[in-house]
Formats: sequence, C-alpha cells, structure tokens
Amino acid sequence: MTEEIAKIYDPKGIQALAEEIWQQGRYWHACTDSKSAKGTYAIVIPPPNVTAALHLGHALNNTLQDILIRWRRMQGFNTLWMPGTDHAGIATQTVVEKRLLAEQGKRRKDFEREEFVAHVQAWKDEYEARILEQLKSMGCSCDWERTRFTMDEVCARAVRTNFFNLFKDGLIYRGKRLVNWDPATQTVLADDEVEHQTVQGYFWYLQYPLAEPATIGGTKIGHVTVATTRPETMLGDTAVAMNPADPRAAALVGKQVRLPIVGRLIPIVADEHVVLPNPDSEDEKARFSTGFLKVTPAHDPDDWEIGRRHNLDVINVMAPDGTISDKYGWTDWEKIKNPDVENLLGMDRFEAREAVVEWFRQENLLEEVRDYAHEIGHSYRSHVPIEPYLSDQWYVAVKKPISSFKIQSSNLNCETENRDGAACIKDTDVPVNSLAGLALVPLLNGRLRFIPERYAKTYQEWLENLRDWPISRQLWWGHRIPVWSGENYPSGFSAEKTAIQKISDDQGRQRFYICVESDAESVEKELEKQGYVRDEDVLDTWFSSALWPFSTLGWPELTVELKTFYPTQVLCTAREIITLWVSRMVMMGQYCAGDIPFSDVYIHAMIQDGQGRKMSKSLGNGIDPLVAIDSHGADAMRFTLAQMTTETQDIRMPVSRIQLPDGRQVNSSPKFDIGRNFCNKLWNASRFAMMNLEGIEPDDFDAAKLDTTDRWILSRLARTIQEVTVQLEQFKFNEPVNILYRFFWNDLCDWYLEWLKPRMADSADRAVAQNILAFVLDQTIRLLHPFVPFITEGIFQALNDRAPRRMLKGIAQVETAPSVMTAAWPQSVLSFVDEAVERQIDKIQNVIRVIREIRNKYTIAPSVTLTVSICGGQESRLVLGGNLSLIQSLAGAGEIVIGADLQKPKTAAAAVVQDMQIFVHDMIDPIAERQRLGKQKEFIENGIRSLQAKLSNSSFVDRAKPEVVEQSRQKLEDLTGQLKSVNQLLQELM
RNA sequence: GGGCGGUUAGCUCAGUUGGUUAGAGCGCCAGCUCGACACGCUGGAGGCCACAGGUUCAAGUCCUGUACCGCCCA
Repeated sequence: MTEEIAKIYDPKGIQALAEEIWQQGRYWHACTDSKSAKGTYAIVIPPPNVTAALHLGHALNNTLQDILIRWRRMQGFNTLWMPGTDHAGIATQTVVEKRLLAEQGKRRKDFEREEFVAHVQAWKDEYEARILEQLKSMGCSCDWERTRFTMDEVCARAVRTNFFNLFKDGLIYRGKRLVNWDPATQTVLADDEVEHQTVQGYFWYLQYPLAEPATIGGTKIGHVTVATTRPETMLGDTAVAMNPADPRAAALVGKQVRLPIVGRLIPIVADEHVVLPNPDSEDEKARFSTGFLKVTPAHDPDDWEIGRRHNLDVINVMAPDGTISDKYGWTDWEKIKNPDVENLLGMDRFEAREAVVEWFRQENLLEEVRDYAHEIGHSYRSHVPIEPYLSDQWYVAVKKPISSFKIQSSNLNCETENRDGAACIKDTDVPVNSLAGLALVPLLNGRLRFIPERYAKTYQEWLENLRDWPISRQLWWGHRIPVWSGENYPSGFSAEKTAIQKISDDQGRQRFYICVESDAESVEKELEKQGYVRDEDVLDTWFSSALWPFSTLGWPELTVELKTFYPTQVLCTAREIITLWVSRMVMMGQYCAGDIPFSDVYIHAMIQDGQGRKMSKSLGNGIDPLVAIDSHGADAMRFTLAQMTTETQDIRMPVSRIQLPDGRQVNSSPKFDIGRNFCNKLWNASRFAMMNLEGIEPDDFDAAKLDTTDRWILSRLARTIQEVTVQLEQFKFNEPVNILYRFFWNDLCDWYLEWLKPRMADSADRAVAQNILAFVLDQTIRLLHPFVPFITEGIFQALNDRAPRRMLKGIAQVETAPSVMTAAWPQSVLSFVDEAVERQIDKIQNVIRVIREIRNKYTIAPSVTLTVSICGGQESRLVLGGNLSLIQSLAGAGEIVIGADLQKPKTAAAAVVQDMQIFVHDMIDPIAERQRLGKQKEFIENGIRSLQAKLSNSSFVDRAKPEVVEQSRQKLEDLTGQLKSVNQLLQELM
C-alpha cells in the first residue's frame, strides 16, 4: 500500500475523497434534537451577493468561519453554520441591466417588470449555484440542507412581517426629503451607500443684480456676488442668504434680487449658516466666501434647512435622470417665456453647468473662477456624483421610542438621562427603546463585543449620529413594498391584517396608505379591485439582510431551529459593513426576535495586493479562490490565509501571473506556497508514518519503556494542544497556525521522526515507538483539521485503516471516529508536560547543532562519521551519557567520549556550548578555528560588557524586579565560564 | 474636517502585561539525492525596529509630536 502513496501531495484526489465522506455522513448537519452537554454554537454566514462569484476576501471570511465551526464541532458543541446568499438589489440589477444592454440592446424599461425580474432570477440561479460550489470547494462545513436566500419564501415572509410590524408601530413613515439620488441607476441611496471622493472643481463667482440698487457706506451697489460650485442649480434658487453679522446685512436683508436667466425675484435673507468672508482664515470656506450664499432648497441639503427656516419656495429643476427639466416642480419660468431657459431644458446637469457659466460670461456677470478641491458624494454603485434630490420615500424612524418596548432600567446596565421625556443613553439623543438604542445598549453594557475591540467605536459613533433610514429603492429586483395606496379611506378589511396611515401631499390632498400583512393575498386582491395601487418600489437590500440571523431560522414562526440556535454566537465579517449590516442586524434582532443576534463580532482584515491596493476587477489584481485551489490546493489556500490573519486591518497578498498545468494564464500568489509546502510535508510525514505502522499493537505498548524522545514529544504535544486551544478561544488565527507549524515541522519532523528511524528497526523499541507515532500523528491531525480539513481527513482515514486503535495503554485513551470532522478535539494531558525532559533535549539539540556546524564549516561529507569528545558539568555529562545514540544518529558521530576534564586533542575543532566543550576530532585548520572561536569570543564579551554595566548600575539592582537581577547575574556567570573556555581554546591554537 | 490602522531583515509579516544579545516564512549564500519529503535536509549571511523628543534602572513595546501609506465616517 505504501508504494501507492505519491511522493508529492496531490490535493485533487483527497479533496474529492473528503467531500464524498462529508457528504455521505452529513457531518455538517446540525441537529435540533441533540442534547450536547457543551451547548450550541451557531454562526450565520454573511450571505455573499449573487452579483458575482466569490473573491479572495470571501475565501478569507469563510475560511475563518469554518475554522471556528470545525473546532467547536470537534469540541462537542451542537454546531450550526447557516449558509445562504443575498439578492443584493441594486448591484445585481445593475449587472443584469448591463448584460441585457450588451446582449440584446435593451434597457430595463423595455421589459415588463415580471419579464425583467425573470432575467435577474436566472442570473441569481446561476451565481447562487456557483457560489455554493465555491464554498464547498473551500471546504466550508455549512449545513447545506438549510441553505437560504434573502428572497426565498421563508426570508420573504420575515421581511414582510417585519415591515408590517414596524408600520403598525409607527416606525415606518413616508416623507418628502432631499435624498441621495443616483441619476445613473435612478434610485435613492442611503447615506452609507455614498462614497466621498475629492474632486478638483471650481468656485464660480456669479453676480446677481439687485432689484433696486442699495447704498452701503455711501457707495451705491447694483448687485451681490454669490460663489458656487454648482452653477446649474441657480435655476432653482429661491433666495440669497447672508450672515446677520455681516456689516452689509442691515442694508441688504429684505431687499430682492432678480435671478439671472430665470428672472425670478428672490429675497435676501439673514441666516447664520452663511460663512463670513475672510481671505486670511484657516477655514477654506471663509477664504472662498463672498458673504452671499445662493439658496437652492431643492438641490442642497444645507439650503434645504435654510429654506425651512425662512419658509422659502422649493423649486426642483431636474428630472430623475439628472437633466434640467420643468416637469418636476419648476413652474414659474413659462410666465416669462424665456428662450435662455428653454435652451437649458433637457441638458444633462454637467452640460447645463457649462451653459449657465457661459451665459454669465456672455452677460458679463461672471466675476471670477477659482480652483477648488472638494469632497463630492458618489454612488457606490454607479460611481456618478450624487444629486441631492427631492422625493417621496419610506423611512424607518431609528430614534423614535418604541412604545411596545418598555425597557426596565434595572436590566439596562448602561447610564441614561432624560431628554424630551424619553430615557436616552447618556450623552446622546438616542432613546434606549428606539431602534438605535436597542443596538447601542448591548454594546455599552458589554453583552455585544467586537474583536478586535477598536471596531466597537465605529459601531458606537455611527449609531449615536444615526439619521432615519430611507428604505425604499426605485428598483425592480428586491422585496416589493407591501403598501397599497388610494384616495379613500379603505373599508371592509380585517384590521388585523392591515395597518393604515393617512398622509397629506403638497396640495393638501389626503392619501391613504395600507400595509398588508403576509399571507393575506385575499386582502391584496380586494384592495386592488377597489382601485388601490401597490407601491412600485422595493426595499433596501439591508432591510432583508438585517433579519438574516433569524429569518434563516424560520422567524416569525417559533421554529425549533429558532429556539435551538438563536441567538447565535459569532458573526465574522469585514469592517466595511459594520455600519451597513452589523448594526442593523442587532437592531432588528432585538426588535423582532427579542435578543441580540450574536454576542461576538469578529472583524477580519481586508486583503490587498502586494502594493496595498484593493483587489478589484478593474485593476485586474484579484485572485479567484478556485484558481488558488487549482494551483495550490484548498488546504494550502486556507493555511496561508489563516496564517496571515493577525489583528491588523489590512493584509497584503503579492499577486503574480502564473500558468496552470492546463495552460490557463491566471493570477495567483506565491504566498500560497507556504500552505502548499506545509501540506506536502504533512503528507510525507504521514506517508513515513504509514510505512512504519505495520503490525502496530496497542497492547504491546508499555509506558515504562518510553525513552527521552518519547517523553519529550508528548510534552511538546501537550503544550501545543493547550496553546492552540487558548489562542482559538481568543479569536487568534495566525498564532495557532504558527504553533502547529513549529510543533509539526520543527519538533516532530526535524527531530522526533529522525530519532525514530533507527528505533523502528529495533524490535525492542518498535512497539513503543509505533504507538507513540500513531498517537502523536492522530492528535496532530485533529489539531490541524480546522485549518486544513481535506488533507487531514485523508490522513485520518489512512490512520483508521492502518492503526484503528490509537491509544497509549495506561496513559492516554483516544476515541476514534469515522471522520476527523467529528473526532474529539484533543485534550491537553498536563501530566505529559515535562520540563526536565525538554531541558535535556534542548541540551542534546545544542550539541548536535554545534557538531553539524563544525562539519559544515569544514565541508565534511554527511557520510563521514565523526569522532567526538565532550567535557562539561555533572548534569551535562549525565544527560549526554544517557542519550549518546541520539547525538550519534543526528550528528553523524561514531565514537563519543564524555568526561569531566578531557583535554582537547591537538587536531580537534572545538566549540563551547553552555557549560560544555565539544571536540570534533581530526579537523586541522587553525585559521578557521581562530576565526570561529574569535567570533564567539566577541559575542560573549559583548554580552558580558552589557551585563556588567547593568549590574554595576545601582538603580538597576535596587529597582528592577529581583528575578530580573538574578537572571542577569546567572547569565553573567554562564558567559564568564564560556569566555574562560573559549580563551583557553584560543590559547591552545597559538 | 473627525476617527481608526500601518511604518521591524531584500519581500510578506510575528513580537503578549516594558526585562536575556529582536523572531518566522520566502528570497539569498554554501553544502547535501542519506529509503518520508528538493514543495526537501544541514549550516550561514542579513535589522539605527519610519523620524524627533519624553517617561523609566530598562523602550520595537508606554507617552507627545512629525513624515509618509491606507481605510472608515461627515
């Protein structure tokens, strides 16, 4: 059988075998009837968007979750990892629109709504399948039988129910507001969907003529000058504002300005928002200000506020696509019959900007143009500048106290203060029983924890400054808003199934909005029959993602899944969606399911390329996880990703172009070599073990016959188990990987297996050695399994085959299992920890290293057997004398003489280690010897000098901790002894 | 503008509550096919811990400031 095992690990076969075993055994399936003494452990996957296939960031995200899940499952928790995907409204609709335009030359509105949605559905089906396949290829042990989608029936019902409840509780309202409008995709965006970018633009200085000239300080003036970055919005100006503290205010406030182009007469108003001009100010705005601000309430949020304060008209001069239009609230120009206005109609906003500026130039009203760099909001989806736009939207009131939530201050555990009759979180305007409060309180009282801790601040600050959440989106792909409206008060409907709001429009006309509960189709039909129309819009994607931790478990039904697994334990995600998603899940978890959805939020790093740039399609610097799996294997990818996961916020992954065996040119990373090399080593060490486990018999094991190396490797193993477990409990990933790497490679392979080789040929030692080998390998494989699941499954199966009983009779019992996935997590046996044995092996290793060093220096072939003599203190002599064969086998030594006071043979090379002098016979090169020893002498002398300086410093001796002082003294003593030996050896060379 | 990170070997990164002469992997140099593994083995070279102050007996580690890089929020 051993002949069949390949020298080089080939991941493909093992991956297929392991997947088959897991699929057959359904070991990833979580039971609702399990009575695990440890309890449950659940994670919901951050559902990947069906917009596109998974990238390396997903690979990292899901690898970490799988590590946690597999580890906890092995620890005996009843474990659920809930998988699924997100419909990602705007993103998916946009890619499908692009594709339809490219392939069929058709735009969205060329289709019927159902027809278009069917196209998106087809895209979703394709990508959902691909994503789930990718997750399986990565080894994710999700409960595949419970896979959900944010728009499937179960989740849709949750969305519908939650909307209804919020509506009924008065937390959803319809409002006319300035929204972040994306003219390209023609939808509203939430504040956090807006990306701010610095743009090099201009301040244009426009002169607005006064209706009647004014006199200031004896000077007659005929105009005021406003500075603006957006000249095209002047068409909608309804005032000019100035600061009341401005000395010119007395003469000008109350006067009127005739708005150029349009001819509209608009007032000059006083408002403190206006920045006073000051050319020397540090404030950039003051340097650019003229003291006069054009006010366009329909196209600027600040102006909107000024408009409200002064009761100004709101004149919207744009169509939803960002072109200048008189169809959306601009009615006063016709009266004037102005050809200049007519020209502008239909122009794109940027085109119009040019035209307006040109008009002012022609009319000699353009006073100046100055360069100005400023931040402009852009759509995170279409990347075009956001247009503040006046429109009707549905909002969720996030700071409104929820009357049904009467929070007892006794179990709040967080400081509060009274504001406007509401109990608010101290130093904020957030009522404890508002949605924002429900999300914030658990953080403040410690029930919700971020790892690393610093991210709590992001979450807290966002919630403290939260504004109402606009939830309607002018899209077709998503959960359609379950509200019907009409002009008459509806009658004849079950009050239980509906909730009604009456809203008056601009003209004072009333309209009734009826929200219908889920599973009430007859009500919907009846409403439509009576002429009520359903809202065209869909809900913000995050509205459904917010419910994910419990909608996936069947909420609003009190399912056994919900009872068993909610709340979950951990959420594992990236920092970019702490505000967008995490906060909203906590809000809704509290509001809907009555508890926070998870207690630990683990935030992992973002993967960047070798130059610190985000991986992106446009830069072409991304790595496809499936390519990494093809080039290096899934385990290698996972190993590398886990090893790179520290608490830093970014990790760099150098990207290079490689050719796969099948000829494809692809992006991969040399970083994955680390994981591949490790897996190959693991494979070969196991291959070595399999070759040597023939005839293993647990009953032949005799604990009394353990040799030094056995006791040493068991001690190292016990420590490793303990350290790995502790690190995982603290959400450390690189640490356990490194601990395991060092144990497996540097202890087990480099030393223990090498020492084992001769013992395997020795019938007296073989039985003990075999049992230790099988046991240590078994435990190592288990520890490694969460990180590299496939290869460990393969090896575990081979072990089950070769050594079905892996125990150390009398000292360690091992429960075996059909799959390593369900094998028990190793328990650290503290009695195995043996510091004395570790010190002995350390001494032996040092002696071997120094002999090897001499062999290397003198370029003696490995085949040549060396003669060695060693002198040293009593303990050293005892340790070495008792383990001569260990030195002989790994240093390539033959005869070794040990003595208390040996003379260095004339022709020997010598070295000083600890309290020992080691002589390697028959090396004659005094120059090389002097060089080597001279270097060591320098090193020792440096050490002695710094230690002496320290110890002669009375402040150190007096103030440092006694053990530190003692340590230094000891060290000085050791070095002094070594220096004496080195000097003596150097003398003999003279 | 506010907040949060980062800056340690040629590269990618560790470095716990300050305490031996700062570590790993890759790369580099020299040697090695010895029956697990060349995706390997053995040995080696390589560091003003970004910069400037400060606290301390002692600073890569704590404090202040500066520079550069990145992210989030307004």
